[in-house]
Amino acid sequence: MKLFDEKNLIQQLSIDSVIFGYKNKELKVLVPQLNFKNPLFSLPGGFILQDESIDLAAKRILEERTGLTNIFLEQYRVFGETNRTNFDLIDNLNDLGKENFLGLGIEESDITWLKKRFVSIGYYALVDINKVNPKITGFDGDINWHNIKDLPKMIMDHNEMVSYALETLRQNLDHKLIGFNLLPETFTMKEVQELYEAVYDKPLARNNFQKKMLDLDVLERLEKKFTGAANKAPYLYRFKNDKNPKID
Amino acid sequence: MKLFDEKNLIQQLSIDSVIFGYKNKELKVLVPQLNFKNPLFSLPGGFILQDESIDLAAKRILEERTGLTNIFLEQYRVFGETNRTNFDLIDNLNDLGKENFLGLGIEESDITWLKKRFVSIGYYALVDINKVNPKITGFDGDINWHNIKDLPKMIMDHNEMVSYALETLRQNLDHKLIGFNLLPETFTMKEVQELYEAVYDKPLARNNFQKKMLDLDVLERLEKKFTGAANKAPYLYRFKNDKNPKID
DNA sequence: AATATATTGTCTAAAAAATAGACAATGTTG
DNA sequence: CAACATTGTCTATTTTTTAGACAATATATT
Repeated sequence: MKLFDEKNLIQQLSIDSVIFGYKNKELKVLVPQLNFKNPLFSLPGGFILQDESIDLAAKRILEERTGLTNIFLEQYRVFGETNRTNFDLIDNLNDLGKENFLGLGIEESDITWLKKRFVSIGYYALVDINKVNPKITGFDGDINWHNIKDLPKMIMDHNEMVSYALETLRQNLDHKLIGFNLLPETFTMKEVQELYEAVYDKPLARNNFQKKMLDLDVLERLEKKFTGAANKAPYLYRFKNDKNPKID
Repeated sequence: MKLFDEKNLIQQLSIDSVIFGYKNKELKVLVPQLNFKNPLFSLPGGFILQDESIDLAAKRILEERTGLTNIFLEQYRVFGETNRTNFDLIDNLNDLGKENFLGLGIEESDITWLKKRFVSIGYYALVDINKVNPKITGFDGDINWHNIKDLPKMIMDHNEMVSYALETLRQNLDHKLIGFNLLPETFTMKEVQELYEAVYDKPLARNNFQKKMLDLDVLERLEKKFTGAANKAPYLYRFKNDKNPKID
């Protein structure tokens, strides 16, 4: 069976997603690793079916890796330099020897497909990291969360794709209120602030941050959270569901 | 000769550009008209050569219509619904009768090419309308500036593409200082304000607008402009060249 | 049981920015 | 040379942002 059937897929056009998660006060990105002689890192990506919108394709690709539906997902930029080819991947496949990659279910026609130049539509997703159980699919040997400040060198321009995604996230975090997609259902104000600090990579003033958040009128105050710490217990908050932008 | 040679072009991927101009206090868009039995309006667009980056392709397509190099041009969104096909165009070609469109230099293979679903990368451009001499190319029967508030119904989702482009322009006008690309070399403060009012479609306070603009420290004050009107002559200003973003 | 400590929630003062109102300057007309 | 329309700028007011302060409180310590 052909992996890449040009009859069913749009050629030379791909989707790559920067999946953001948040844990331990650090912004993270989900990065699969392709297991060849030299491990290759690559953003989770895929191709677009002929009868599938690009948004649905991005959603499908995301579901394959995270098991999640209902995630915040938005295109942010197209990457279309002429040097965007899968030469890294091909080199490694060739290293395997033809008989071996044929064994993996890869055909000559797949190599031809991959050899072409690709234009890639960049999407970024925001997920509650606790809800994700990363799945290994396709060529993946492994898949892991990496701190955004310590990403491995990835294939092609994927590191640059992350930079642009982060820039977009920073621009949208404030006025589109999308950050709560990175948090669990309930959270303390401090946790929200730490998330913002992780995204912007700079400290924020606690008193004014709290005021600004409450003034937005998007948070619902719940019961207190008793952590056992020797101090006043913080309130838990929930993002008002009806304020949640663009999730379907 | 084939018009659309799949060997040299990326298939099912196109570029469409919203070319903004400004005149008579109105924001305008350059729209070609395809001359068939029923005139069809369509954004200026084209395809991407195999050895050409998407930015260069957009630039080339723009140069073909406007004769301008050195224009502000930026991608803003990808449109990829499954119903994005050239059925309008095909219908009209078929109406011509096969022998006639063969006469136009269009081959059967071109029809096959056009029939497929297309993903389109939207670019928007800002030009000095006085410098543009719109050129008729390809299928165009005519090409004209249309007031953005009074655009004709265009093919596919091109009207929606303009809406998104305008939204992007509005978001970027203020903090990226790109508006001056729509004005001639020199201009009065009132002209800048009228441009801003045209883009945002709302009046702005004169005194505070002037202060804000001058505080930006991007304008150079030149000599006065004596119009012959019975009032104080306004100064001319020039946008400081070294502040101009992203033009090459 | 009283005190100490760390953190939270909120208030107020100060600074900065945005908005609104006012007026002098000036190029032309009558 | 007065009348007029528009421009450039200033000041007052309001709103927003930032910084500083302090009371409330959950637990640990004594």
